Amino acid sequence: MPADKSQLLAEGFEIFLLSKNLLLLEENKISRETYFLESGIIRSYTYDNTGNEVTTNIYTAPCFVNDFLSFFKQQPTSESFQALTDCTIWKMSYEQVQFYFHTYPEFREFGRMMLVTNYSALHNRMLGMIKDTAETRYLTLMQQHPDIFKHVPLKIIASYLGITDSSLSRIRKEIALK
Amino acid sequence: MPADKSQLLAEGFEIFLLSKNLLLLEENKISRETYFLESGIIRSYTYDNTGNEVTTNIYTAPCFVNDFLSFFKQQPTSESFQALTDCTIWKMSYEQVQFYFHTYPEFREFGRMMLVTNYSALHNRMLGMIKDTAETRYLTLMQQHPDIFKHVPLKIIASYLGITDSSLSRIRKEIALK
DNA sequence: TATTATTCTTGCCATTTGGCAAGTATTTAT
DNA sequence: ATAAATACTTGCCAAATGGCAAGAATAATA
Repeated sequence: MPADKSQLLAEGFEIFLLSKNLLLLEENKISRETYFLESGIIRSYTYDNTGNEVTTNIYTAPCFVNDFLSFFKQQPTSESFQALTDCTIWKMSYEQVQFYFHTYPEFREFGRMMLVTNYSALHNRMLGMIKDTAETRYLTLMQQHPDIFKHVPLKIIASYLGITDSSLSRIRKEIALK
Repeated sequence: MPADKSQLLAEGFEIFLLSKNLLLLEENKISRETYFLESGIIRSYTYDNTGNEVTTNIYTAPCFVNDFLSFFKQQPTSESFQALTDCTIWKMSYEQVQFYFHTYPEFREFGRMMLVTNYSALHNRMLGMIKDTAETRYLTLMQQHPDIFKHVPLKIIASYLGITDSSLSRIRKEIALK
């Protein structure tokens, strides 16, 4: 993206701080803004049938943080987004995003690519769930996001990997023994 | 979408037939077209570390069939798309899609919504993989796409659900006993 | 620093799922 | 219609993961 355009884009964002444990977006509310996480870690989570928390995603800065469905369709989200550390975040309103998309082809192309890239990442994670063992999924996450393990409780990581914290603890032990 | 616009869109597509077992798109090739499946069933698949086929998706008409990453980024796909029954399909070239997106805001909005909707569906499937048992995933699929079970071999359905065909067979037996 | 809360590990056993192979049923092709 | 290929089921046992609870380790707070 050309410098003048990205400059323009940056001007549409507004910065703010979010303290650890606070919610960026709450279940059942509509996502009225798009977010860019400059520093910190955020997770999204919901609940399973028996009322247990399930962490659906972990976002480590720098990256965009969005519930695409809620934001682009302006409908209630089914998840909550919570700061796992103190965070620095940039936000832009839905109307502003629409304006930029409508006015600048580069922006909407950027938006589409972000969606495509996220879709692809989710697809790969899905694939991992089908064809990899829990241990492999753990090792892959460990390799791609070692930073997560420094700041996020095992219980949350485990539920993101689709297993219990006990099992993850045992898996770590197994790996350590090698 | 207004009638005149959807009329216009339809004109950009070209129809063709694909016989059972043939490939619509082959691994490592670039997806040069977008597809709309009018009748039939298609699956996408790849291989795991030990060389076993893994079915990543099952498409039942009517629906769009795309490898978003390969199509929108014009890069090689990591999966093959295969007809599981004789299929009737509409196709439109990448260039044509870009032209429509560029020319008509309604079309690119439609395209974005398709991406968002697919993202959301994939997200829900992911959630199911994390928080549901294989039996629940089976029952959900059975409920949402009973048509699949009439035409797709168990082995393929099982790998789509993330289990082996033996296990799926046992799960069905368990359910039948109730 | 002392206290409390949270996180992590581990033992015990149950449940789920996988791997393999054989046998049965069904579909496809000749 | 017959033969061959494919699909489905099932028995046996192994491996992976879960559930619960207790204790150890670590982090947060007064």
